Amino acid sequence: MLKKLTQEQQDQILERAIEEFGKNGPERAAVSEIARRSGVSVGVIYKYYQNKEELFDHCLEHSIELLSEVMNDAVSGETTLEGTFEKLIRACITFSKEHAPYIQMYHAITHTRDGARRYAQAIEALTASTYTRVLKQAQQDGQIRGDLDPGICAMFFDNLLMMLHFSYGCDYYRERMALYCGNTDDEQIVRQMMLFAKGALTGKRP
Amino acid sequence: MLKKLTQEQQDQILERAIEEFGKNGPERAAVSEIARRSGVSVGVIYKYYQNKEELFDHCLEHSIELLSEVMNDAVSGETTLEGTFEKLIRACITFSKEHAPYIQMYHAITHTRDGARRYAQAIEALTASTYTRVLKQAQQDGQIRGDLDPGICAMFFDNLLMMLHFSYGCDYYRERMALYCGNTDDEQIVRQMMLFAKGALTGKRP
Amino acid sequence: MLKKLTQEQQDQILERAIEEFGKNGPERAAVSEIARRSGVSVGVIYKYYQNKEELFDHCLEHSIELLSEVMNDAVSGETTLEGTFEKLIRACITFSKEHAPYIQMYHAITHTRDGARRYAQAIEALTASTYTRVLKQAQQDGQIRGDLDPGICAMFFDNLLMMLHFSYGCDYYRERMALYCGNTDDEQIVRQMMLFAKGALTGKRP
Amino acid sequence: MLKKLTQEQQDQILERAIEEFGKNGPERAAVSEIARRSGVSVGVIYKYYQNKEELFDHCLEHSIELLSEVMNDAVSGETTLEGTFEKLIRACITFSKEHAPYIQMYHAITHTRDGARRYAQAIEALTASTYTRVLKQAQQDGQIRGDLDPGICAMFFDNLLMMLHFSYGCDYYRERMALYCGNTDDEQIVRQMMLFAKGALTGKRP
DNA sequence: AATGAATGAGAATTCATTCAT
DNA sequence: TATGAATGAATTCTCATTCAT
Repeated sequence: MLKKLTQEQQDQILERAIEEFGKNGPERAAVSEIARRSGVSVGVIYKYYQNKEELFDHCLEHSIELLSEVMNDAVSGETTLEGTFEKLIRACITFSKEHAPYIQMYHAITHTRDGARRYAQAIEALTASTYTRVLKQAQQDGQIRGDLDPGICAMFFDNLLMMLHFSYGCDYYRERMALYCGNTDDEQIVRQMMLFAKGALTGKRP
Repeated sequence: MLKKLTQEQQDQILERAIEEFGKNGPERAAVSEIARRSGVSVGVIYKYYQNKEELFDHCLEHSIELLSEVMNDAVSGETTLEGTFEKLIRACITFSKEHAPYIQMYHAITHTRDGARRYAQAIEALTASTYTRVLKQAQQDGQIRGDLDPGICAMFFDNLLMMLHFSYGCDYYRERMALYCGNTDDEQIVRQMMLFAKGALTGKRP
Repeated sequence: MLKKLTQEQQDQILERAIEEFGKNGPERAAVSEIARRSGVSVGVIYKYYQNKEELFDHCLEHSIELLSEVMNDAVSGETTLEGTFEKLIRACITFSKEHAPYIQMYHAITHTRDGARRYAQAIEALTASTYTRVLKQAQQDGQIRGDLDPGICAMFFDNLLMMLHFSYGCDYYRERMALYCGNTDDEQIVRQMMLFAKGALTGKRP
Repeated sequence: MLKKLTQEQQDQILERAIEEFGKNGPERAAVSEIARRSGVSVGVIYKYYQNKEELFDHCLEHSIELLSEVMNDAVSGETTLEGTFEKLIRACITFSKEHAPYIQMYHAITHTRDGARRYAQAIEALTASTYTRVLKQAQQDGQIRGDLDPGICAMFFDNLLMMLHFSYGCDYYRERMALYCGNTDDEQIVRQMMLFAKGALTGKRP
């Protein structure tokens, strides 16, 4: 029997596919190119995936899963709101810098017809409820002022995180960030975002 | 004598192209479909534009131009920070609901190879400097607390606006918004965003 | 406007396609080969036909239409049974020699999944009822003996004609015929088939 | 010790292959499917056969061999022409109903490039000479009228049998038969064919 | 000797772009 | 100048065949 693709090779395919999809979008991405760069034949990709769309979906799942895992880790274990914020923001930056193609994939969802984004939506739902829950609790604890709607503000906060992801993971947004803050170092971004978010939610200066 | 395409016809092409690009993305969008819907021939589109990319670029320019015009109008004329915020937020929602394809175009920039986004970047630069200037001024006037970096916070604020655009203009983000706030009415969104932004920037409750 | 395909070119496509389909069967037949041999581009074939199957169907229709036309002409206008037989047999031989690919197409129907053969079946139904009617009439007129079932015998007769088509139109059957009668001239075949059929149906020698 | 494929397994392969080829035609038939259904690996099929074509050829050989055996049995041992006819016709119907895929294989010969049909032709040659001999003898015995050419008429008779095979073994021809005689029972077909053939050859009613 | 996963040539189909009218 | 049919390069996907185990 011809040796089955090693786990490493399978990972290669996934990794290269994410790069290709991230770079060119799901349409322009060429399966043959993914195969070439993974060092496998076109055929074997079609053994593992029904078609290009299924490969794309799997890349998406993988990207989002990893991303949400990282973000979840940041939420769990920390009890102060401030600590949670900081960990989320740092996780966001670190992940996006290390896994830019993953973020690009994530960003690509929007242009994708229904099927693919269902999964993404499932994860978003999780994030949404987590953030909302955290804010609701914080509001009850008096850490957040009472005139805010926890759901809506959770979204605003997530919006900020999402754009932070894009700003570190996608070329366009990275250049856009440069317009605003030149080559400010990341630590400064973290600090400012902390101030911004805390001010927004508490209505108080630190 | 055969006459040139009327201005109206040219506008038609642009408008239909934006719809098509917004709906199907730059790859899947079909020039022949744009021609059909504009009531002109494919050939004439290639008289006006070198190729599909150039047409896409032009659509992009147009979208962003209109968008930035609307956003600029919101900024100018108002002197209080609060008033400016409110006008920006309202402009954002109104425009995105009325011109979803424009927003989708804008969102598509990220996946676009260099050429196309230069123009977008030029506009962003304008926005960036405007917002930064406004915040800097507000800080000097004591309307914004001193520990914030006007540039970075202008970006955060613009991030919030950008995501608001997407949330009203792009399917994926619209559904995402629903996860956070169900079918909250727009007025409530405006109010909450005002609270959020003001708290963030002033460190004070209204 | 680039010149539309002339009728001649369209006929070319049909003719070459019938050859290709007849030679290689619907599966192996290559659209690119048909295009090359017709002197047109692949794309234009897909302008005129949705896909290879539709082209095949059209070839089939065309083949069978022409064939049934020729066979119909032979039936009509002649009143004696004998005369009708002779004309049918001669038409059969002439057509198959001149339009071998058409016969090969016809033969290919059997291997074709449903869609394509519906049309063929419609024509067969016509032939079946025509032959049956002729035999029934002949039986009433006493030209055919009473113990025969007109329907079944019409089929036997049509079977003989069909095999005659194949024997002249398809390589395999042509070689098979040679096994039986070497290079007997066609006139002799006609005469013998007349004797055979008349004997079968009348139970009398001429 | 690894053992060679048992005879039973080899027969399985042949049987399943005939089914697959009969069902889908030589092109669409998938070697992997044949392997799966035979309970062997793809590789082993290629140990026994150079390629798909060779497997197809072997199936063809096998089909035709079995068919011709059955038909031969019908000819031998019977002395009256009438008895021979009846046995042939009955054998034809029985075999085709029981071994439809074999008949479909047989029918597929025509679309097959040279190599495959050589063997079929060898068998046909045998049949041709047998039938011709029988008819010649019958003619000398005065059972068949003198104005018939035994070779040509043997072919006509074989044509009738061949079409009978197809009518019972191949979908298209089965439906075609229904157009002519609805759901006439087989016994009636046998009787009519006897009348038809005898009339044809003897020029007399029974 | 048997396995069955990997290979990669080949075929159908699409659609941006051209250019004769 | 506008037209829109023709072009053909490019891409996805299949499956006969190979060959390491």
